[in-house]
This record gives sequence, structure tokens and C-alpha cells, in this order.
Amino acid sequence: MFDQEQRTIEAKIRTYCARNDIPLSELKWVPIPFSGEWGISTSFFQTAANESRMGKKVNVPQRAQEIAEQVRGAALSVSKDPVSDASGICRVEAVKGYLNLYFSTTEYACRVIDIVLEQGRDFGRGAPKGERVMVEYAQPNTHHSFHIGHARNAILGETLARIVQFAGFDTVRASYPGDIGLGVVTILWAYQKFYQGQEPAGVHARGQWLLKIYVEATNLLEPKENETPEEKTQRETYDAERRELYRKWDTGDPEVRELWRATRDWSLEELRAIFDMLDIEMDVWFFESEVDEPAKTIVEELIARGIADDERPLGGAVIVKIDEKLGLEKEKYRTNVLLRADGTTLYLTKDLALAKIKFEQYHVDRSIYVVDVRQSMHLQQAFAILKLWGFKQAEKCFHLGYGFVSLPEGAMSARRGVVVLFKDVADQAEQRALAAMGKRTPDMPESERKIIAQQIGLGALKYAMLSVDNNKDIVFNIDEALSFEGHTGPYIQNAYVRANSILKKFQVEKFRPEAQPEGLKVEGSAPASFSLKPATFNFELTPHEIQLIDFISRFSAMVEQAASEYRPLVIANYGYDLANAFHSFYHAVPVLQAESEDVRNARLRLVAAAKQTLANTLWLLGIKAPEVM
RNA sequence: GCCCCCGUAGCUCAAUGGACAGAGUAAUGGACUUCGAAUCCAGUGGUUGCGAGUUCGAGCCUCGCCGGGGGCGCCA
Repeated sequence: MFDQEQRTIEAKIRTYCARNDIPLSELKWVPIPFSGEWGISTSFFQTAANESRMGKKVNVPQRAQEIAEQVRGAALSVSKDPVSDASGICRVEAVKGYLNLYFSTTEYACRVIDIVLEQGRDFGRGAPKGERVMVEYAQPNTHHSFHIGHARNAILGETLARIVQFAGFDTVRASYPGDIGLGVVTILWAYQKFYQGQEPAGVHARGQWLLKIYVEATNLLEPKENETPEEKTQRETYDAERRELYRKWDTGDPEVRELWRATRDWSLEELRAIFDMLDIEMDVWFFESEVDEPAKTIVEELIARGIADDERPLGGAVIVKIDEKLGLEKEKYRTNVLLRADGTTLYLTKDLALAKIKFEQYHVDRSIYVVDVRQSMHLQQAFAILKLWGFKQAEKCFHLGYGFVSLPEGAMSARRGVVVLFKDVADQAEQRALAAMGKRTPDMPESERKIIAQQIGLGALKYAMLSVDNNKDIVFNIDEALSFEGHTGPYIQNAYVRANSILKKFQVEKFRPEAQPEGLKVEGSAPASFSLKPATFNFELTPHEIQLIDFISRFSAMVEQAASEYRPLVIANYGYDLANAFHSFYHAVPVLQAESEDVRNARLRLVAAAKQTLANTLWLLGIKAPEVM
């Protein structure tokens, strides 16, 4: 916001230090961490330490303070036009080795709010970065139902995609369902043998039904303790049938393929329904079944390039001795298999083939994988091989690992049917939100109430997933995940609603409505800033206003940080802080009842800016911003 | 045996190597005739697992130890 002033002062500092032989280190500016005023700050400890290293005998903190004081004098006096209100910086102080530049409150408030209102939904958006990034997430197996662990993946991936997109990357969202493999065939086998034609109606019911079949099938196919010879024979017969089915699939048997395609579609339909609920729109769908052939092809290429070693003549597999090829002394990436002795591909093989497709056909510069942290080793191996292969994009491959989601009673297991389904939690969330809405909105039509309850429920669930650092495991406690109070999604949504409420009331009083723009589904929205009058903020601001403007002004920097670190948590935390600042402001500072017309106009602009920033933040989190709740 | 992640308030979690380690939650007290109380305000709560090291400065970086979780060539 004050880049110009910052650069001018930096130049003055540099000049001063050059003239006085002070070995200035890099100037890093951070917001002054005290509330009540705004400004930026930089320290001179590093510079003082430089002197110390050069042989001068100095006490570093003391010397840092001396330099800060001298530089302060320079900043104020080098120019004939001293730093003043006019330039936006009203005060410069040197304290404890830091140089603090304080912004003029009036000037700062005006600039921040003008920018927000002018840029609207683009406030905080980064300039185009000229790079394409692909975010691969949502890789559930088909023929299963989507559980709460899958939901963490999808929510994390979507939010990351929104963040990098908003930060200025050309962003491609990719899903990669596992639509073939032994697990899938197991379900096909049981379906065909016991349940053909018995599937229930309803997209979700059918998807969940497939999961039940899987549990039963697993039960039939797994060895039991103390099993009788008859049971053993039975089980082995079943297993042989399953293997035969897989073989038929592999050779393209039309009947098996048709069975597979039909059941697979049920899962994909459910997956698409869930993406709709989560507000996810995929750009690209990769399927494991379609990567198999390309995977076989690349194996030959990797052998030809001398990256892979073919041990098939010895009755072995095709492997890559990654450490050896990289010339590493200590073992790090170890060795992995590209092709089994029987000639079939593996997960790693397919991922390599898929990466090649991403780079060559989709022209991806950066490739992000949102995958369970337990697959960290495999992805590191894949990236290492891509590097050996000569793909420069390998440097910009990134594994966003996340800890797994377990239940209070232990780990989830699809095989045993011990899972918490996403759909069930989402339904529960809606019910709880409806109950919480209670009498707050007596005049709201049921249809709208339902929509908003979904938005609140999912807001709570999503925020619960995003407000924990991705590398930490989560024990899924439904009461905590669906809490609507405190550090939660609805807390942020509620701040947005309150901001809207003020603006709405103002407009109703002022203009009587018809001011309702067309196309807004939700009643009571007051988004238009056209009716806001210019304001100067030429009055003494309360600490609450200062705090709120401070958080608003940091939004762009937060987006940039979250994108460069690939960390949705940064935005989740920011959203809470911003909402918290707004709630405090809301409670303590009258807007419509402000003491004068000028103050009221200014505060209305501030409320509109806060509302906009909350809206943009919620969008990044994939959480809807209802106008009422 | 080797590698990765984690250890912060009773509990759940934050904190680009910088100024005073912060929130939520639980318990306590207060604030609705007011722009919506899903909120706000107040006090309480800490040897950042332990020990060294690097640094002007370490919750953060390095090493060792303790404790928990995950992974390690034909599963995904």
C-alpha cells in the first residue's frame, strides 16, 4: 500500500549506509506487531552483526539501535522534503534496534478502502505469473464410497487450487480416480456373483451399496482363523474366480468390460455429485485404467535411456536403482520396480506416465500432488526419476502430503466397512445448521433455508479440515468438526452476514429497495458499493477500526504467502483473524448510529471493504458466503 | 537397520530466525429495548518433551536422547 514511500526511505537508508561504511544487510520489512497504529518495520541486527564479523568490537543489540537512530535521522533529513503526512508516513522511530515507519492513519485508511472497493472481487488477486500449475487431487477408488478421508483430500486440493489460481497461476484441476485394480475387481466379482441387478435407486445409495458389497466380498476372500477345510476350499475357489475375472478384464472381454463400465459409472456419478456439493469443478479427469498402456510404453523408453534396469532375462522385474543412477553414496530413494516379472505395471509406473502426459500434453510448469503423506516416499522416487529422465519440471513437482483422518475408535478401513461417509456427515451438518438457524430467520422460505443450512454445515466441515496444518493427522470428531462457534467456518460466515446486515439496513433506509440487483438468488443482499459516499477518515479512529483495516490490508500478502508455500492453512488462519477483527469492531463501534454524517460514511465504506475481503477469503477457502444465516 | 512427520496452556491447535509464544475450547464473571448474542469483553491457564550446539537473537536451524505416528524393489 505504501510501496512508493517504502522505496524512497530504503534509498535514503542505502545512501546513508554507503556513505558511512555501514555494511547494510538486506532490508526486510514486516508489519509492526503492535496494535493501535499501522506501519512497517525493519531491524538492523544483521547489519550490526556484519560489523562484528568484520572485526569491529560491538555489542550487537546496542549497535543495531545506534544504526537505527542514525538511519532514522537520515531518513528524516537527507531530503529537504522530510517525511511528512503528505507522503503518507507520519512518524519514524528507532527502538530496540528496529526502525519503525508509521503510516498516517487517514491516508492509510483511505488508500486501503479505496483499493478494496475499486477492485472488488479481484482485491488480493496476484498478477499473472506466466506459469501453468496443475493440482492433482481427489484420487478415490471407484466402486467405493467417498469417506471423510477423501473429503480432506478434496477440500485441501480445491482450496490450494483456488489459492494458486488467485495468486496468478494458470491453474488446471485434475482428478485421478483409481478405476481398476484388485479392489475394483473384487467388487465386480461379488456383484456379478451375488447381487447383479439388485442395486438400489439413488446416486448416493448406489455408491454406498457398492461399498457394502466390498466389505462382504473381502470377508469371503480373506483367510479366517480356524477355518475348516471346506471353508478353505470355498475361499480358494472364490479367489480363483476373482483372478479369472481380472484376467478377462485385462484381455478386454466385452462382457466383463461392460459390467465394469456400468458399475464404474455409478461411482463416478456419485463422485460428481459430491464434487457439486463441494463446489469443485474438475478440468481434467485422468483414469488409472487409461494410463496402463502409456505406462508400459515408458518402461521401454526408460530402459533405452539407461535409467531402468531390465532383469527380466534373469526372471526378475524392471527396476530403477535410483540412488545409484543419481550417484548418491547414502541410500535415500532406494530402488523401485517399474514392471513386475509378469509384465504388469505398478503405481509408480503409471504416475511416471501420467507426469509425462501432464508435461507434454498439458504443458504444465508446476505439478502439485495432493496425496496422503504415507505415499511420500513413492512420490519422492517418482520426482527423482523424472529428474533423471530430464524433465526440468521435476524441480517444481511438489507433494502436498496430509496426515490421515482416523476416528475416535481407531483407523478407518473400507475393507472392514469402518468408515464415516462424507455424505452422512454433510447431511448431519445440514441438520445441525437448520437447528441452529432456528428462530433467527423466521421469514425465510424453506427452500432457501435448506440452501443456507448446507452452506453453513459445509462451511464448518471444510474449515475444520483446513484449519489444521496439512501434515498433522486428524481424529475426526463430528461434534468438533460441526461446531458453529468459535474458531470455525460459520464464525467467518457470520462476520460476513453482519457486514451485509449493516449495509442492507442502510440501503433499505436510504433508497428503499428495488436497489436489489437482478440475478441474486438470496434475498437481502446488499453488495452494491455505488451508493457509498466518498469519505476521508479524517477523524480519530478507534483501535477496532485500525485493527480491522490492518487485517484487510494484509490480504494480498497472505494470498501470496499461501500460494508460494502451498499452504491453505495460511488463509484459514487469516480468515479467522479478519472475522475476529470485524466482530470486535461490530460490537464496539456504531456505524449507522455514528456521531456524524462523515464518520458514518467512512464506516460504511469500511464495512463494505470488510465484507468484500471476507467474501474473497471465503471464496479461497471454498466456503460460501451467505447474505443471511 | 535406514528414512520422513509430530511433541507448545487441562484438551484441540496457531506462531516468514526477531520486539511480549497466541487463539479456540472447558470452567468463572460481565454485555442483548441497540447495526442480528453463531457475537463481544474480562481475568485464569507456559521450564515450547529433555540436553547440548550455531546465532547478536532459537518454539523454529544442527546434533544426541526420550516419547508417539508413518514408510522402506514386484500393494495403491
